Amino acid sequence: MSTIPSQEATSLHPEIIERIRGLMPKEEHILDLADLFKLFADSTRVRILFALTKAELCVYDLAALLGVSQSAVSHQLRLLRNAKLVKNRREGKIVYYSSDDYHVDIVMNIALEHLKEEKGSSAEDLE
Amino acid sequence: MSTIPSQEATSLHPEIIERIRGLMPKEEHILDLADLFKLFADSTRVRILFALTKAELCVYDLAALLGVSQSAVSHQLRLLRNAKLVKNRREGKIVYYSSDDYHVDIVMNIALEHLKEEKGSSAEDLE
DNA sequence: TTTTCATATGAATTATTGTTCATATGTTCA
DNA sequence: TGAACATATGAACAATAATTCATATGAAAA
Repeated sequence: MSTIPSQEATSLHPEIIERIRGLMPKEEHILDLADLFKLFADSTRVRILFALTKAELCVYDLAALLGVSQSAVSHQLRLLRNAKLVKNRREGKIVYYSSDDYHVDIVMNIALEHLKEEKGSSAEDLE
Repeated sequence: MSTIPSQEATSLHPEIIERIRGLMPKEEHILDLADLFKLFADSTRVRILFALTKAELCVYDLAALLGVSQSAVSHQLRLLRNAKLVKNRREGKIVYYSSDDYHVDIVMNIALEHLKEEKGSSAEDLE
Protein backbone atom coordinates (compact mmCIF):
# COMPACT_ATOMS: atom_id res chain seq x y z
CA MET A 1 0.00 0.00 0.00
CA SER A 2 3.00 2.28 -0.05
CA THR A 3 5.17 2.04 -3.13
CA ILE A 4 6.36 5.03 -5.10
CA PRO A 5 3.88 5.88 -7.82
CA SER A 6 5.60 5.82 -11.20
CA GLN A 7 2.65 7.56 -12.85
CA GLU A 8 3.42 10.83 -11.09
CA ALA A 9 1.17 13.81 -11.50
CA THR A 10 1.96 17.50 -11.84
CA SER A 11 -0.65 20.02 -10.93
CA LEU A 12 -2.55 22.01 -13.51
CA HIS A 13 -3.22 24.84 -11.07
CA PRO A 14 -0.11 25.16 -8.87
CA GLU A 15 -1.23 28.32 -7.08
CA ILE A 16 -4.50 26.82 -5.92
CA ILE A 17 -2.73 23.67 -4.85
CA GLU A 18 -0.35 25.66 -2.70
CA ARG A 19 -3.21 27.46 -1.01
CA ILE A 20 -5.03 24.19 -0.28
CA ARG A 21 -1.86 22.54 0.94
CA GLY A 22 -1.72 25.14 3.66
CA LEU A 23 -5.26 24.31 4.73
CA MET A 24 -4.85 20.56 4.94
CA PRO A 25 -4.69 18.94 8.38
CA LYS A 26 -1.49 17.28 9.46
CA GLU A 27 -0.93 13.85 7.99
CA GLU A 28 -1.03 12.40 11.49
CA HIS A 29 -4.54 13.75 12.07
CA ILE A 30 -5.74 12.48 8.73
CA LEU A 31 -4.57 9.00 9.65
CA ASP A 32 -6.27 9.20 13.01
CA LEU A 33 -9.49 10.28 11.34
CA ALA A 34 -9.39 7.43 8.86
CA ASP A 35 -8.65 4.97 11.65
CA LEU A 36 -11.58 6.24 13.63
CA PHE A 37 -13.94 5.89 10.68
CA LYS A 38 -12.65 2.40 10.02
CA LEU A 39 -14.38 1.46 13.23
CA PHE A 40 -17.72 2.54 11.78
CA ALA A 41 -16.99 0.82 8.51
CA ASP A 42 -18.07 -2.66 9.47
CA SER A 43 -21.66 -3.78 9.87
CA THR A 44 -20.95 -5.89 12.94
CA ARG A 45 -19.40 -2.95 14.73
CA VAL A 46 -22.15 -0.59 13.62
CA ARG A 47 -24.71 -2.93 15.11
CA ILE A 48 -22.71 -3.22 18.30
CA LEU A 49 -22.46 0.55 18.58
CA PHE A 50 -26.16 0.94 17.92
CA ALA A 51 -27.14 -1.63 20.49
CA LEU A 52 -24.86 -0.12 23.10
CA THR A 53 -26.42 3.30 22.76
CA LYS A 54 -29.70 1.63 23.76
CA ALA A 55 -28.59 -0.54 26.63
CA GLU A 56 -25.72 -1.91 28.61
CA LEU A 57 -25.06 -5.41 27.35
CA CYS A 58 -22.71 -8.27 28.04
CA VAL A 59 -20.70 -10.06 25.40
CA TYR A 60 -23.01 -13.04 25.20
CA ASP A 61 -26.04 -10.79 24.79
CA LEU A 62 -24.38 -9.01 21.91
CA ALA A 63 -23.37 -12.27 20.29
CA ALA A 64 -26.91 -13.57 20.54
CA LEU A 65 -28.44 -10.32 19.36
CA LEU A 66 -26.22 -10.10 16.30
CA GLY A 67 -26.02 -13.78 15.56
CA VAL A 68 -22.26 -13.90 15.50
CA SER A 69 -19.81 -15.85 17.64
CA GLN A 70 -18.73 -14.71 21.08
CA SER A 71 -15.17 -14.57 19.85
CA ALA A 72 -15.97 -12.28 16.96
CA VAL A 73 -17.85 -9.91 19.23
CA SER A 74 -15.05 -9.90 21.73
CA HIS A 75 -12.47 -9.07 19.09
CA GLN A 76 -14.56 -6.19 17.84
CA LEU A 77 -15.25 -4.89 21.32
CA ARG A 78 -11.55 -4.67 21.94
CA LEU A 79 -11.15 -2.37 18.95
CA LEU A 80 -14.03 -0.19 20.09
CA ARG A 81 -12.67 -0.12 23.61
CA ASN A 82 -9.21 0.93 22.45
CA ALA A 83 -10.75 3.84 20.59
CA LYS A 84 -12.77 4.75 23.67
CA LEU A 85 -16.06 4.41 21.85
CA VAL A 86 -17.32 1.88 24.38
CA LYS A 87 -16.53 1.24 28.02
CA ASN A 88 -17.03 -1.79 30.23
CA ARG A 89 -17.45 -2.75 33.84
CA ARG A 90 -17.17 -6.14 35.42
CA GLU A 91 -19.83 -7.61 37.68
CA GLY A 92 -18.69 -11.02 38.80
CA LYS A 93 -18.10 -13.14 35.74
CA ILE A 94 -20.02 -10.86 33.47
CA VAL A 95 -18.54 -7.86 31.69
CA TYR A 96 -21.07 -5.22 30.74
CA TYR A 97 -20.39 -2.95 27.79
CA SER A 98 -21.96 0.40 27.02
CA SER A 99 -21.44 3.41 24.80
CA ASP A 100 -18.71 5.73 25.98
CA ASP A 101 -19.13 8.59 23.58
CA TYR A 102 -21.99 10.85 22.76
CA HIS A 103 -20.46 11.63 19.38
CA VAL A 104 -21.28 8.15 18.18
CA ASP A 105 -24.99 8.79 18.30
CA ILE A 106 -24.61 12.13 16.55
CA VAL A 107 -22.41 10.83 13.76
CA MET A 108 -24.70 7.87 13.15
CA ASN A 109 -27.71 10.11 12.82
CA ILE A 110 -26.01 12.51 10.45
CA ALA A 111 -24.92 9.59 8.32
CA LEU A 112 -28.47 8.27 8.24
CA GLU A 113 -29.61 11.70 7.10
CA HIS A 114 -27.17 11.66 4.23
CA LEU A 115 -28.44 8.25 3.20
CA LYS A 116 -32.02 9.47 3.20
CA GLU A 117 -31.17 12.43 1.00
CA GLU A 118 -29.02 10.33 -1.27
CA LYS A 119 -31.81 7.85 -1.86
CA GLY A 120 -34.43 10.55 -1.80
CA SER A 121 -33.55 11.60 -5.32
CA SER A 122 -34.52 8.22 -6.69
CA ALA A 123 -37.68 8.29 -4.55
CA GLU A 124 -37.18 4.85 -3.07
CA ASP A 125 -38.72 3.43 0.09
CA LEU A 126 -37.19 5.05 3.16
CA GLU A 127 -39.65 4.34 5.97
CA MET B 1 -17.18 -13.33 5.64
CA SER B 2 -20.48 -15.15 5.89
CA THR B 3 -20.24 -18.69 7.15
CA ILE B 4 -22.40 -20.06 9.91
CA PRO B 5 -20.73 -19.58 13.28
CA SER B 6 -20.35 -22.93 15.01
CA GLN B 7 -19.58 -21.26 18.35
CA GLU B 8 -23.15 -20.06 18.70
CA ALA B 9 -24.16 -17.87 21.59
CA THR B 10 -27.31 -17.81 23.70
CA SER B 11 -28.29 -14.65 25.47
CA LEU B 12 -27.93 -14.24 29.20
CA HIS B 13 -30.68 -11.62 29.31
CA PRO B 14 -33.32 -12.68 26.75
CA GLU B 15 -35.87 -10.02 27.71
CA ILE B 16 -33.44 -7.15 27.23
CA ILE B 17 -32.27 -8.64 23.96
CA GLU B 18 -35.81 -8.77 22.66
CA ARG B 19 -36.35 -5.14 23.55
CA ILE B 20 -33.15 -4.06 21.82
CA ARG B 21 -33.93 -6.18 18.80
CA GLY B 22 -37.02 -4.09 18.29
CA LEU B 23 -34.97 -0.91 18.36
CA MET B 24 -32.32 -2.00 15.87
CA PRO B 25 -32.38 -0.48 12.39
CA LYS B 26 -33.10 -2.74 9.46
CA GLU B 27 -30.18 -4.83 8.32
CA GLU B 28 -30.26 -3.04 4.99
CA HIS B 29 -29.76 0.32 6.65
CA ILE B 30 -26.94 -0.99 8.80
CA LEU B 31 -25.14 -2.15 5.69
CA ASP B 32 -25.69 1.19 3.99
CA LEU B 33 -24.29 2.96 7.03
CA ALA B 34 -21.20 0.78 7.14
CA ASP B 35 -20.67 1.25 3.41
CA LEU B 36 -20.91 5.00 3.82
CA PHE B 37 -18.36 5.01 6.62
CA LYS B 38 -16.05 2.82 4.57
CA LEU B 39 -15.63 5.84 2.34
CA PHE B 40 -14.24 7.84 5.25
CA ALA B 41 -12.04 4.97 6.35
CA ASP B 42 -9.15 5.57 4.01
CA SER B 43 -6.62 8.34 4.36
CA THR B 44 -6.48 9.10 0.66
CA ARG B 45 -10.23 9.60 0.51
CA VAL B 46 -10.25 11.64 3.70
CA ARG B 47 -7.68 13.96 2.18
CA ILE B 48 -9.67 14.19 -1.03
CA LEU B 49 -12.82 15.04 0.88
CA PHE B 50 -10.99 17.61 2.94
CA ALA B 51 -9.46 19.28 -0.07
CA LEU B 52 -12.76 19.36 -1.91
CA THR B 53 -14.50 21.18 0.92
CA LYS B 54 -11.91 23.93 0.40
CA ALA B 55 -11.87 24.23 -3.36
CA GLU B 56 -13.01 22.82 -6.64
CA LEU B 57 -10.15 20.76 -8.02
CA CYS B 58 -9.39 18.63 -11.04
CA VAL B 59 -8.04 15.12 -10.91
CA TYR B 60 -4.48 16.12 -11.69
CA ASP B 61 -4.52 18.77 -8.98
CA LEU B 62 -5.66 16.23 -6.44
CA ALA B 63 -3.06 13.73 -7.55
CA ALA B 64 -0.33 16.35 -7.22
CA LEU B 65 -1.63 17.62 -3.90
CA LEU B 66 -1.78 14.16 -2.35
CA GLY B 67 1.25 12.73 -4.05
CA VAL B 68 -0.55 9.73 -5.47
CA SER B 69 -1.10 8.59 -9.04
CA GLN B 70 -3.82 10.01 -11.25
CA SER B 71 -5.28 6.54 -11.55
CA ALA B 72 -5.56 6.04 -7.82
CA VAL B 73 -7.30 9.38 -7.39
CA SER B 74 -9.66 8.64 -10.21
CA HIS B 75 -10.64 5.29 -8.75
CA GLN B 76 -11.34 6.87 -5.39
CA LEU B 77 -13.29 9.74 -6.90
CA ARG B 78 -15.58 7.25 -8.56
CA LEU B 79 -16.45 5.74 -5.19
CA LEU B 80 -17.10 9.17 -3.69
CA ARG B 81 -19.16 10.16 -6.70
CA ASN B 82 -21.30 7.03 -6.50
CA ALA B 83 -22.08 7.84 -2.89
CA LYS B 84 -22.90 11.41 -3.86
CA LEU B 85 -20.29 12.84 -1.54
CA VAL B 86 -18.63 14.69 -4.39
CA LYS B 87 -19.88 16.03 -7.68
CA ASN B 88 -18.11 17.00 -10.87
CA ARG B 89 -18.49 19.19 -13.89
CA ARG B 90 -16.61 19.08 -17.12
CA GLU B 91 -14.95 22.13 -18.64
CA GLY B 92 -13.29 21.11 -21.86
CA LYS B 93 -10.83 18.36 -21.15
CA ILE B 94 -10.77 19.08 -17.47
CA VAL B 95 -13.18 17.60 -14.94
CA TYR B 96 -13.59 19.65 -11.79
CA TYR B 97 -14.60 17.93 -8.58
CA SER B 98 -16.10 19.49 -5.49
CA SER B 99 -17.87 18.50 -2.31
CA ASP B 100 -21.51 17.61 -2.79
CA ASP B 101 -22.62 17.20 0.77
CA TYR B 102 -22.60 19.53 3.71
CA HIS B 103 -22.74 16.54 6.08
CA VAL B 104 -19.18 15.66 5.20
CA ASP B 105 -17.82 18.75 6.85
CA ILE B 106 -19.96 18.22 9.94
CA VAL B 107 -19.04 14.58 10.37
CA MET B 108 -15.36 15.31 9.93
CA ASN B 109 -15.44 17.98 12.59
CA ILE B 110 -17.31 15.82 15.07
CA ALA B 111 -14.80 13.07 14.51
CA LEU B 112 -11.94 15.47 15.12
CA GLU B 113 -13.60 16.47 18.37
CA HIS B 114 -13.75 12.90 19.51
CA LEU B 115 -10.07 12.49 18.73
CA LYS B 116 -9.22 15.58 20.75
CA GLU B 117 -11.13 14.31 23.76
CA GLU B 118 -9.75 10.83 23.40
CA LYS B 119 -6.19 12.08 23.38
CA GLY B 120 -6.98 14.80 25.86
CA SER B 121 -6.91 12.27 28.67
CA SER B 122 -3.28 11.51 28.01
CA ALA B 123 -2.57 15.25 27.64
CA GLU B 124 -0.68 14.93 24.40
CA ASP B 125 0.02 17.64 21.83
CA LEU B 126 -3.14 18.55 19.98
CA GLU B 127 -2.43 21.95 18.47
C1' DT C 1 -9.46 -27.01 44.83
C1' DT C 2 -11.88 -28.47 41.06
C1' DT C 3 -15.49 -27.39 37.86
C1' DT C 4 -18.12 -24.29 35.38
C1' DC C 5 -19.09 -20.17 33.21
C1' DA C 6 -18.04 -15.56 30.78
C1' DT C 7 -14.73 -13.32 28.35
C1' DA C 8 -10.21 -12.56 26.00
C1' DT C 9 -6.73 -13.56 22.74
C1' DG C 10 -3.26 -15.79 19.26
C1' DA C 11 -2.76 -17.92 14.86
C1' DA C 12 -4.60 -19.23 10.59
C1' DT C 13 -7.80 -18.51 7.02
C1' DT C 14 -10.69 -16.03 4.01
C1' DA C 15 -12.54 -11.87 2.25
C1' DT C 16 -12.07 -7.27 1.04
C1' DT C 17 -9.93 -3.32 -0.65
C1' DG C 18 -6.34 0.17 -2.43
C1' DT C 19 -2.94 0.81 -5.76
C1' DT C 20 -0.56 -0.12 -9.96
C1' DC C 21 -0.02 -0.88 -14.84
C1' DA C 22 -1.89 -0.82 -19.21
C1' DT C 23 -5.18 0.90 -21.94
C1' DA C 24 -9.66 2.96 -23.23
C1' DT C 25 -12.63 7.06 -23.62
C1' DG C 26 -13.52 11.70 -24.59
C1' DT C 27 -12.06 16.50 -25.64
C1' DT C 28 -9.29 20.12 -27.78
C1' DC C 29 -6.13 22.03 -30.92
C1' DA C 30 -3.02 21.80 -34.93
C1' DT D 1 -8.09 13.80 -39.55
C1' DG D 2 -4.49 12.99 -36.15
C1' DA D 3 -1.71 14.25 -32.14
C1' DA D 4 -1.84 15.60 -27.42
C1' DC D 5 -3.94 15.85 -23.16
C1' DA D 6 -7.15 14.83 -19.04
C1' DT D 7 -9.69 11.39 -17.11
C1' DA D 8 -11.73 6.68 -16.53
C1' DT D 9 -11.53 1.82 -16.04
C1' DG D 10 -10.31 -3.41 -16.01
C1' DA D 11 -7.32 -6.88 -14.25
C1' DA D 12 -3.75 -8.27 -11.22
C1' DC D 13 -1.33 -7.80 -7.07
C1' DA D 14 -0.34 -6.51 -2.38
C1' DA D 15 -1.89 -5.27 1.90
C1' DT D 16 -5.61 -5.24 5.47
C1' DA D 17 -8.86 -6.80 8.14
C1' DA D 18 -12.88 -9.90 9.90
C1' DT D 19 -13.95 -14.33 11.41
C1' DT D 20 -13.01 -18.92 13.03
C1' DC D 21 -11.00 -22.37 15.98
C1' DA D 22 -8.53 -23.50 19.85
C1' DT D 23 -7.21 -22.20 24.06
C1' DA D 24 -6.04 -19.01 27.88
C1' DT D 25 -7.54 -16.04 31.72
C1' DG D 26 -10.36 -14.77 35.54
C1' DA D 27 -14.34 -15.17 38.61
C1' DA D 28 -17.82 -17.82 41.11
C1' DA D 29 -19.98 -21.89 42.78
C1' DA D 30 -19.82 -26.66 44.11
